[in-house]
Parts: sequence; C-alpha cells; structure tokens
Amino acid sequence: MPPNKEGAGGRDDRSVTGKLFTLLSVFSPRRTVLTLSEIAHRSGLAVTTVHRLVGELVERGILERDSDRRYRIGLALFEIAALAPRGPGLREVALPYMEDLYEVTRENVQLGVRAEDEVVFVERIAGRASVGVRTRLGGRFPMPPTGLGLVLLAHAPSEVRQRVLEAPLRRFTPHTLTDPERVRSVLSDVRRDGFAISDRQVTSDALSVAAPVFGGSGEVVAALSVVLRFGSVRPSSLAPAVRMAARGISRALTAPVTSSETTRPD
Amino acid sequence: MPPNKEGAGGRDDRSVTGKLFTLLSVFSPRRTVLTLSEIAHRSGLAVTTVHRLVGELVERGILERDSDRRYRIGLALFEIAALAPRGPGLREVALPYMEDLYEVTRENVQLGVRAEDEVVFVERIAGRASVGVRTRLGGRFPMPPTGLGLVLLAHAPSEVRQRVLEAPLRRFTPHTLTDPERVRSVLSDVRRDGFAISDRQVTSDALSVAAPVFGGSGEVVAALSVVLRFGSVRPSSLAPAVRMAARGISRALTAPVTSSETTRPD
DNA sequence: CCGGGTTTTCCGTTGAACGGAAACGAAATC
DNA sequence: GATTTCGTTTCCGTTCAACGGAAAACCCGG
Repeated sequence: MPPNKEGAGGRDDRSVTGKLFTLLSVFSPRRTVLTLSEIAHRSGLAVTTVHRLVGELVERGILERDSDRRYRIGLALFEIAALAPRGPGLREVALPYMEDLYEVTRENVQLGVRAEDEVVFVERIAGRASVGVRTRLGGRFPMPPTGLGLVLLAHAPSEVRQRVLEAPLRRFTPHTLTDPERVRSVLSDVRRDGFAISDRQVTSDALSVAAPVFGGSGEVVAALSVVLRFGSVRPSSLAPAVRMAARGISRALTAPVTSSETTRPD
Repeated sequence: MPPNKEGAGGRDDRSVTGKLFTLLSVFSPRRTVLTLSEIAHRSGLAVTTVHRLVGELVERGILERDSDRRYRIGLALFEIAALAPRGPGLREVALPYMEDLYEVTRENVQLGVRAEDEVVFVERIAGRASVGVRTRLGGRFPMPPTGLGLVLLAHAPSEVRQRVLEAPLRRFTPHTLTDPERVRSVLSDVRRDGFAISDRQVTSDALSVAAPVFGGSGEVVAALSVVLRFGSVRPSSLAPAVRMAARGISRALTAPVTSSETTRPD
C-alpha cells in the first residue's frame, strides 16, 4: 500500500506533527470512539506507530481511554481549544448579546466564523420552541446556502469568493441558489444592506437572517444569525435586531484593550 | 542548560508529541496570543525547533497567525475538541436540562467533570441577574471548595480523594473548610444525600448546590450545579430541582444506544 | 544609518521515530 | 474447552526526520 495519499486527514504524513494531526482527524461526529486498529486503519498509519503515538497522547490527556479500552478525544484538548480566540474566546464575549437576541426573538441564534471555504459554527442558542437546526458546535457547512455563510462570504477575500463560486453549488432544497451569478448578486446586496437573508436554502421550512461582526480593524471576523420557521415572521423585520446584536458584539470585541492581551514580564 | 525539567507544560520533551504538547500548553487564558520567541522561551524549546513545529501547526490550522504575525490557538483544534465526549459531547446532551434548570431558578447553572484532581468547567449558563462567577469554560479549579467538586470528589476513586485531602486545602474565604477530616465527613454526606452544598467556600457572597450525573454503568461522569447569592434562597430547597436536572441528563446519557456509536463498515 | 530584537534559512549530525515480526490477550465460534 | 479471529502490546535493527547552532534576513525605533 502506498504510504499515505489516502487516509483521512492532511496531506503530508512524513512529520510526526502530520501523523498526529491525521490521527486525530480520524475522529468525527459519527465516530467519536475508536479502537487502536480502527485509528490505524483509517489514518493509514502503521499499527505500531499509532500504538506509540496514541500511548503518549493518552498520557497527556489529549486522548482518553475508558473501561472499554477504546479511544476518544480527551479533556486536555478541550482545555487548550478553549483558548482559541475565534472559538470559545469569541463565544465568551458574544454570548450575552446572543442571549438578548434570543430573549427578544425566541428563535435559534447562531454564531459562526469562516474557516477556509466553509462556515464553522462556534455557538448556538436553541430554544425548545424554535425550528430544528442540524448544526453541531464545531461543525462545518458550505457558505452559500446559510445566512452566516452569505455574510462571511460577502466579506471574504475575493480569492475565497472566487474558489467557492467556481465550485459547483450544492443543492439542498428546490429553493437553493445554484447559479454563481445569482449568488454573486446576493452577496453584493449583503454588502450593501449590512445583513443577509437565506430563504429556505438548506431546508424547506427554515430561513435565516444574518449580520456581520467586525473586529478591531474593520474586517468581518464572524457572523451572527437567527434561524426561523418559514412563514412565521417577515424576515426583514428581524434584520435590525440581528444587526444590533452583531454590532454589540463588534463593539465588545474592539473595546477591551485589556492587559491580558499585553505581554508582561514573568 | 538541562534539556527540559522546567519549561511550561509536561514532563518529557524528548518526543515530538511531548514538544508539541508543551508548546501548546504555553498558551493560557492570560496569554492567548504569543510571538514565536515567546513560545520558544516559555516552552524551553529551541527557537529553531519551535519555528518549524509552529509552521506545521499553522499549515494545519491548529495555530493561527493574524496580520500581527503572532500566534494563537486555531479553529482546527476547536473542531477536533468539539468531539470530546466529556467536553462538548456531554454539553450537547446536558444543555436542554441546564436550560430548564436555569428557567426555573434564574441562577448560574454549571456543568463540570473531573480531570485528574481538579474540576474542569464544561458549560455554564449565566443569567444577567445572577451572581458573578469567575469560571471560565475549559478552566480548572480545585475540587474541595466547589459544589461541583464536592460531588465529583465524593464519587472519585479513593486514591484521588486521598491525594486531594493530603495536599493542603487552599483557603479562599473565612468559611473555606481546610480540615481534611471535616471535608471527609462532608463528602460522605454528599454520597448519602445525593447532593452537595458548598457554602461560601470560594467567595463570601455565593454558594452552590450540586448533584451527580451518572453514566451508563452507574459511575459518576459529571456534576451539575446552581450557584446562588448567599442569603437569597434556602439552598436545600433547590436540591430537588438540581437533582432532577442531573437525573435527566443521566437518563439522556444512558438511553441513546444510537447507531453512531456503533462501528459500521466504510 | 545604526543596533536591538525577532524571524527565517541553511545544513551536518544523530538519536528518535519507524514498522515488520511475533508474542500476547480477549472474545466470538464451533 | 478447543479453535479461530481480531485487537493489542513488546521487541529490536534500520534509517531518515527532527534537531539546533550559526548566520543571514528582516523589522523596527532611535
């Protein structure tokens, strides 16, 4: 068998770092608990190698083993990831505003950022009453069909937009826009209006209203959205509320020139 | 200089895995954004080595670099960590019950698990109105003075209890229990009663009521708590509600023998 | 233009990582 | 309870990726 080329994760398995990464990438929402040989098989790495690496990872709490002796992602990883500025860091400052927005709308409120050419969901507040959304924290989704994605894509560097619109646009419902030119025009509306509406692009019963969150130097660092059942409210009537919340977050992000950002001597 | 021994993170830096881990461990709530040489310095690794490792990590999205060229924890790590069964995985199933508990009490609701000899906070719902709590998601805290910790410690393997109670018990307020024997007796009450009350152990204005969350085989896998302002409500009056919520989570954890747990052929 | 810091490239040396092989263990299957 | 199967772990000789010192490139602020 050729050394790598397939497997599950990244491209280059030569370095230990690469191996570790592909090894960890074998875990997925569908497979959060794996045996040693499953990991080996799916990562395309030698069992022996995986055995050694995985051993070390367990020692450090990056992976965990239960009584069933199988492996899962450990708390240590969670603890480190909690420091990601664009992940939990962002969530931390955004949450109060998201809660307000939720109180006012009683609908799903979502926060997302762009990772490469997709949206990654960073936080969600889901009311019992609200429409079911199939978003998982830390999960990815194509940008064009989601409200969050439209906002992020509208403000992404043009190469990104180029790549995304060149690739075939996946259809989820009869309403999904699949013509790049149509999307392009929507995106320019988004830039003009300061918010995006994605109407039944992912499921036929839901639509979302999204607005950009700005960072210190005016770039869009995230997007905030409300997902609602189709036909419940006139979507554009929610736009001001969503924009307000998003601006609140933007301000909160910009304001704090806290000393914690500053490097201090030991 | 002796090869390792000091530095910031783990014990053994010989292996690449170890280096990577210590390197990442250099990031902390206080220092989420670092320069190359800071990382090198604080991890005790050679600049060259850090340079190479960090380069690879950035390539894979584990670390990120902004326009300021400094390094921070990246989204890729967040995405992987989102799969941790004891982290976001647990949170996912617990959240609805936590929300119910919050609706009923309008107080801070917290979820935590044990990592080695400390509590790690996995989720928190904080109302505007509720007492300020100084807990950070993914943050650690000693067990004895917190409600969550008392529950976790009460049901931890006896070696853990031994270790924790042998070590000096840190005092936070005049009320903090520092006598191991007193704590031992509290712990046995916790086991008997099925809930714990931590009265002004961390701050003089707050106390918490906590209950255990059980996993499939009857072990305690997490703890749930409500933090309230001292003097507001009779704490024991909340115990039933907290226990109910915790049991709800336990049931939800046990019930789903979903096919996603099962390994299926490719 | 100079001098501190940091970041990056270069490259010869070496030991950590590698992985085949085989022993070991656990749990179905007969 | 004997046999097969599948997963895990130990062992060990080979080799190449990782290492890190040195020096160049870069980036300020003075």
